[in-house]
Amino acid sequence: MPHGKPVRNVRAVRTVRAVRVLPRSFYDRPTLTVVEELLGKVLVHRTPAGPAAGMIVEAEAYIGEDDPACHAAPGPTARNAPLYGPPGVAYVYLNYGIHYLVNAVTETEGRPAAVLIRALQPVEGVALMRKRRASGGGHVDEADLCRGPGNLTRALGITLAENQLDLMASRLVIEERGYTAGRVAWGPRVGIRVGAEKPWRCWIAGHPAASGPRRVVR
DNA sequence: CGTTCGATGCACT
DNA sequence: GTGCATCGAACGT
Repeated sequence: MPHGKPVRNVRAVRTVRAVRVLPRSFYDRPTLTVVEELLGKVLVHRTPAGPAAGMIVEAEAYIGEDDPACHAAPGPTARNAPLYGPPGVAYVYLNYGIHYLVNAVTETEGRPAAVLIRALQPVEGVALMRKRRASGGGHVDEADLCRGPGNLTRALGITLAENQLDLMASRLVIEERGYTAGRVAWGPRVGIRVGAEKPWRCWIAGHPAASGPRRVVR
């Protein structure tokens, strides 16, 4: 059984033992508040193969029809319907024909906005993640298992079947497990061609699983 | 460290 | 028909 290097330089510290699923009121707030507070929370996907979970270390905000990079920019369509629905619901879509990307819908119903989960620190189901990430026998270090939005959905087994699942009560949930994010860095969102000037990405400063350019705006 | 490029499916114009 | 909220490999500095 192969083993990667353990995740080092982890800034998040676990301070509380209680586990609770985040309530809908957590998501029913301004998206820039939600995106920062999601750092340190734990995304969990429970499947017949077993649970897999990771602490959120990087995320991005996509806010409203006026945000040209938000999928709601063209107005309501079949694909972006979850963005217009209630907060606390998963929005999953296929990107570049290859990768599934997972968001948490935010803000009051009717206001289309979401947080894209971009990177996790694995905390549960590492062997299962390795199995899902394995292709061609290549080894993946633990800190890289869920580094990047396409990588983390693959490691957790998230596909279109998880689109629109309720993050309060389904096999896909986000939990508070007592981790504290520590210092938070802000910078531009990754991989978009419009709306790139908005510094709406945040991550746990210095965390090895955070992806993308580390240029800090704030 | 950086840039470039192909793979691949589908929503939208 | 066009253009992606990506990834990993290849190659340059």
